[in-house]
Formats: sequence, structure tokens, C-alpha cells
Amino acid sequence: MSSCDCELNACVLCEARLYPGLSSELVCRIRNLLIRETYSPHQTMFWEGDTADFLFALKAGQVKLTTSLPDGRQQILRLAIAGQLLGFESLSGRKYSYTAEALTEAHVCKINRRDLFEVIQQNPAVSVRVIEALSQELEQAEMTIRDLGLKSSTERVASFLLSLMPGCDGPKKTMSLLLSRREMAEMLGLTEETVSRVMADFARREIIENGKGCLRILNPGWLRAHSGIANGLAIVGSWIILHAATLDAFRIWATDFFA
Amino acid sequence: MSSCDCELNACVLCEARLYPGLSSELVCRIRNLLIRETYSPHQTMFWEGDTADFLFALKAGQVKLTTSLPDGRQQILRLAIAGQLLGFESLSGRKYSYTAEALTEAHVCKINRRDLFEVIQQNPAVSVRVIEALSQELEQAEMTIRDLGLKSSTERVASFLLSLMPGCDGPKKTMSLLLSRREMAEMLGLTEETVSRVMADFARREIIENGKGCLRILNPGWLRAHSGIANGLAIVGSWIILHAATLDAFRIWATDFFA
DNA sequence: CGCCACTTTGAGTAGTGTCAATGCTGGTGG
DNA sequence: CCACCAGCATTGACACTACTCAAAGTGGCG
Repeated sequence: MSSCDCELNACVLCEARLYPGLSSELVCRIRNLLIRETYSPHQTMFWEGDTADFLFALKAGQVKLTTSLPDGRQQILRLAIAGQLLGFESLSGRKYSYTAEALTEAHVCKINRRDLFEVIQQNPAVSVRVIEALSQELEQAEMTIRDLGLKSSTERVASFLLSLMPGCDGPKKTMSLLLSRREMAEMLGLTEETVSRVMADFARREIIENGKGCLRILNPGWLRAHSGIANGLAIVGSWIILHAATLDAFRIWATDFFA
Repeated sequence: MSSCDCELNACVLCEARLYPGLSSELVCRIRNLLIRETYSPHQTMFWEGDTADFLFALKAGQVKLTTSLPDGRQQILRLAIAGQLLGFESLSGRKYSYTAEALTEAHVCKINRRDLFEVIQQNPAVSVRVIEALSQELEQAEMTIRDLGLKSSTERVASFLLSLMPGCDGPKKTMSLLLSRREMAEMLGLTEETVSRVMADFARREIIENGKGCLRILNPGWLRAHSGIANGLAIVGSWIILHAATLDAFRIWATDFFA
């Protein structure tokens, strides 16, 4: 595993644990099919509509994926982060369905269609990994559909801000906001002005505090309560889940109803 | 291939061409891992939040996939049609991220997690097929995101109606509309009343003609022109494409500009 | 026949989009 | 060094889309 010139460990396609039972020479041979590239901020990795020759694995950095309507209206599909794969269209030789633009410096490795096919055919473990990555992105996309279909502007901005926080509700520390108001708007299906108004409103209520390119969440609880995901009463599949705080109100309603 | 009791050909997981080079006995063994089921209209195949034990392949019929916000607002993610796979969450043993409800009588076969894993590990061709299915659904989901983020109510209804037509712009023949106004609204991120108004408007302008549960598109051209996908000028990636009709207007603008 | 679910339509309004003006900041060129 | 400019953000006034609430029409079914 150390006899060749491949040095990458952060890439989903490169990780040794993907190739269980393979000799280290073989692993290195696979690794050598990968092309390393670095993109600087604002640089475009590929354009929507270009023929999809490569599958990209993002090792570090953030990438913005956008698509457009013919008249120029633009939508950000999602922000890709380290560990994700871009350009699955390459597998079936279609065209990229979105434009990928680096937001930060971005380190990727890419693999061309033919090589990818070979690797997948020969290494079931890789296929499984790819399938899992794809299915998680699909699930994520479906959550976005739900949000765009159902949520108000306030809820959209609130859940967007929460999505920037690293999972856990850690201490209210400053984090970087790579997107401009316009880009946030393009991501949330709103206008620049609406986003600006909502953000300004949040700042006035001391829910957030925003500097240039950075942001501090002062009251994550408020955001959660107004992000449309936690309302005291949850309907999940065939289950109705009541938050303790809601229960009293429900009891009153119920006694009234059954009286 | 004919010596066992498997009789299915319409299912992506069952098709013999997926298993090139396998003996017919082996193909039959795989086929025997599949469980056939039939659902009647309005029957629920699985609920959002249930543990995902099975991957479903839809052989015939249409299925509605919905997800909800905790307060009950509901969003239709998409309509699944014959040939598609549902419930990829089963692969990683997660929970279903949506509820699947049959719109018509639906024939499926399902396979449990353990068996699925085995088939995938042993048959690269199956993996590739699954990856392609997934990546197409992801692309479809991304188009939905774009539409919900950017389009007006008229554009949403127009493109929805077009999506019901079988690709080609055939003769204006009657087709079935399985969704109620409420369901169309839940799919398009609108309200029942808005959808009703737009549809009534289309009918008054003789763009469509609607009976109960069916629909005839009289003027597909108008719909295309107002679906946000064809405006004479297209910006695709780094390319600017002008429709001939737009070219004159552009020339005028350009001469003016460079004067 | 009445009931029910679904659809259509109207009136009024809340929430966003549109347009325009202002201020701020960082970069550029004289 | 400063003047200038372009881009970004904020804010206000206003318009308009789509939502809300309400009422009435339609068709199927027991």
C-alpha cells in the first residue's frame, strides 16, 4: 500500500477500506486511475450541458451546484461538501445536469467513465458505497423538495441557517457564511430582498448576529422552533407524536370534543 | 431459465439480461429471493418513518410518494411509474423517508436487505443498473427542485400537464388524470384553489379540456411556451442558444448596443 | 333523496416579488 | 493618495401573486 505514489486518503474512491481483500498493488493500480485536481474559489469544475466524462469525488472544500431555466433564472440545487460525489451522469454518458462551481479552494479526484465502470464492475464494495452515497443525496434532494414546496420564507431561512451548524447545538460560535444574499435566495427559492429582510429581522430580534462572510447563531432554539420541523405535534407516517408542551392543549381539545 | 417457477419479466431486478453469463439455475435462484405483491388503489405500501426492510421494484401501476412536515403539511415528492425502484433506504437499514401509496393497482416485487446485498455484491451488472436508476431519480428530483424554486403557478401546472403526455407530442388524445386538485397542489407546492383556478383558466382558453379523472390537451404548444422551459432564448452552461424567432429582436438590441 | 367528497368561484388579505434609492466596502486607476 | 466604480446589502413604497376563508355547484353512492 505504500510502494506506489498514491498519497490520498480523504477521498471516497481512494480509501483502502473500500477494497477489502485486494492486494496493495491492485489498490494502487486503482488509485492511479484517479486524476487529482484543485480548483480555486469561483472556478467552475464543469458546466450544465457539457458531456459528462468524469465522476468527481470532493476531498476538501465546498462546491455550489446550480441549474437554470432557459430564461436565465438560476437555482442552487445544493452545496456539496467533502466526501460527496458529483456528476453521476458520467456513468451513463449523459450530460451534466448542473454546473459545479467551487466556493472555497476545492480538492477533488476525478475518474473517467471507462475506468469507473471497470472499478465498479470489479469491486462490489465500491458499488455499494456509490449506491449509498447516491441514495443519501436523493434523500437530501427530497427534503429540499419538501422544504421548497411547503415552507414559508422565514422557515426556509431558519432551516438553512440551522443546516450550516455542525449537527450538534454547540456553543454559539462564529461560523463562516460563504453565500451572498443573492445566492441564499437562489438556494431557497426566494428573492435577494426577501432573504435580506428576514436576516435583518433575525438580527434585530437577536437570534443571529451577522458580519461579513460570517455569522453567529445566538438563539438556535428559536430557529428550530420556526424551521417547520418542530411544532410540538408531529405526524410521521401512521404515528402522531405530541410534544409534552402540546399535550395539555390537546387534552383540552379532546375533552371538549368527546363531551 | 424456464425450469423454475419464476414468471416475471417486467421487473428491473428480474430481467434475465441483468445476469449475463449466469447459469439459468442461478438466475432462478436470484428470482426466488423476490417476493411478489399486488396493491390496490389507495393502499399504502409503506409509511414514512417505518424501518426500511425491503427494496421495491414497481412492475406495473403508479405509486404516489409523499412526505410531511411535523405539523401535517404534505408534499408529494413524485409519482413513481413502472420500472422504478422504491425504498433505497433499505440498503443502509435506515427508515423510509417517504410514504408510498398506490394510485392504481400496483404490481411490485420486493427483496429484503440481506438478499439484496448479496445479489449486489455478487452481480456487478445489477449494481450498475441500480446506480443508473438512482442517478436518474436524483436528476429528476433536481429538476423538481428547480421547478419549485423558480416557477410560477401557471408554469408549474403547465409543465405538470406536459409531464403527463407521453414524450412525443402525439395527437390530442384523452389521457387519464389520476390526481385530484388537492394532490396536484401537494405536488406543485400550491393550494387546491390555485390549481383549480389555473386549470379552469386553461380550460376557458381552450388549452385543455377536462372531464372527471381524464384530460385532453388541445394546445400543447401553448403549454410548452408557458412552462418556463422554452422562451426563445436558452442559457445552458456556457452556451447561449437563441430561437430563430428571438434572433431579430436580439439583432436590434445588439446594433443598438454596439452603436 | 340526502350525504359526502370534490371542484369551482368570489372577496379579501398576507406574504413575496418588483422597482428604486441609499449606504457600505473593496478594488482600480489616475 | 484619493476619486471613482462595481458589487453587495439594506430599506422603503408599491404591486401582484397566491393563500385564506367562505359559499355554492357538481356528481357519485348508499
